[in-house]
Amino acid sequence: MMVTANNTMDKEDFQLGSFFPYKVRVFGTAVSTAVSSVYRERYGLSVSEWRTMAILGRNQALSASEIVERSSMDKVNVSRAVQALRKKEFLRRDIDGEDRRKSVLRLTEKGLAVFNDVIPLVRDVEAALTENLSAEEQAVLLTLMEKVQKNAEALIGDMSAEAANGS
Amino acid sequence: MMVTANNTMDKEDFQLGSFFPYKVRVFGTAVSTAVSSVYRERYGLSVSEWRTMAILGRNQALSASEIVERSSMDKVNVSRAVQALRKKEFLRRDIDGEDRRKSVLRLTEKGLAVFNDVIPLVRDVEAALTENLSAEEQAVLLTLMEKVQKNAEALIGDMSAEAANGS
DNA sequence: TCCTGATAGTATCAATTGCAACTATATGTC
DNA sequence: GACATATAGTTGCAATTGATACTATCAGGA
Repeated sequence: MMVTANNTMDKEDFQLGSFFPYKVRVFGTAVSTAVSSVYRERYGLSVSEWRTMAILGRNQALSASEIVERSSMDKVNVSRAVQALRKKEFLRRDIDGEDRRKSVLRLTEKGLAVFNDVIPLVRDVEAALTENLSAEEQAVLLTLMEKVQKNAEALIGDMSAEAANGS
Repeated sequence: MMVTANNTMDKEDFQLGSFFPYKVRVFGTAVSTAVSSVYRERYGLSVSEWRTMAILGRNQALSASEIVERSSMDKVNVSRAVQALRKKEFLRRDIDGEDRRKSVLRLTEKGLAVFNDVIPLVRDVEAALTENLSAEEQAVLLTLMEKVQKNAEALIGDMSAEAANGS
């Protein structure tokens, strides 16, 4: 589906404040700020670092690319998060004996302690974010977000395809 | 409402993929990327620049701080967007005769042409994002996003208040 | 007038992110 | 074994963003 200029109505009164993608961005920023403040203020963790820790969690030993698959971060992001977490001694990196390109990443004792500390805090924020929504409303919200997200991903795919073949 | 660690359930199986704020972020990134690609690829506009242009739109002459009020950007962001748009000659800045601290910003002919060009394209993307949602679903989505956003903003306010008084 | 405090906007520096190029290791084919 | 190709991860550079501090102008008294 090509993006062409079909939509000509209301050209005269475009209002940013009622533009759907704008609202999504403002919404996302607010939610994101509320949560990331928790782990940033307490432990100086960036979003990438938090995500990396969250995926490793307890008992998991994963390679960087496995983290990429599960985190919707790219490999550069993960690589840098791993570096930062190693410097903080929250994470240990070994080399895979079978395939020496691969790393084997796991939280250290110290990292695990932080993780255990942070989890209930972020869960509290998560709960507070949706406290005045019924269970059904929460489910509806997630469903609708997923639908829109799929549409967005399809559009992005189309655009990069068009860019690639030069049309 | 203080953020303390009340939520201790399910400590053992935290899954990033089902963590609400994570989902919101992935959703927001997808939507944002889909829209911003349009104006970035065609005119090299950043989000801040696009927002600034969208608020000025046709016929509007506003000061930088009026743009701040309407765009959920901070003044640094707006200042930089204005600089970039002036360099591209999409925007003209005059000084307010009454109050020489204030700028009077408006789109140039060139900027207006770009604006007229972009508006139908972003509207198409907006429409495509929600094409498989009924009108009611769209309304519900917006309402629920707003509720969550208000919760998030309240949390952020609480946190900075606590940070300020050191508790 | 002079002083104080507020407001408008800019400049500076550090942290974050994205993109592209690069190194190292592994795999498959001849 | 040697070459071509793919995969794992890192590094470097440029663009974006955020927080703080700074300059210029205004407004309200003493």
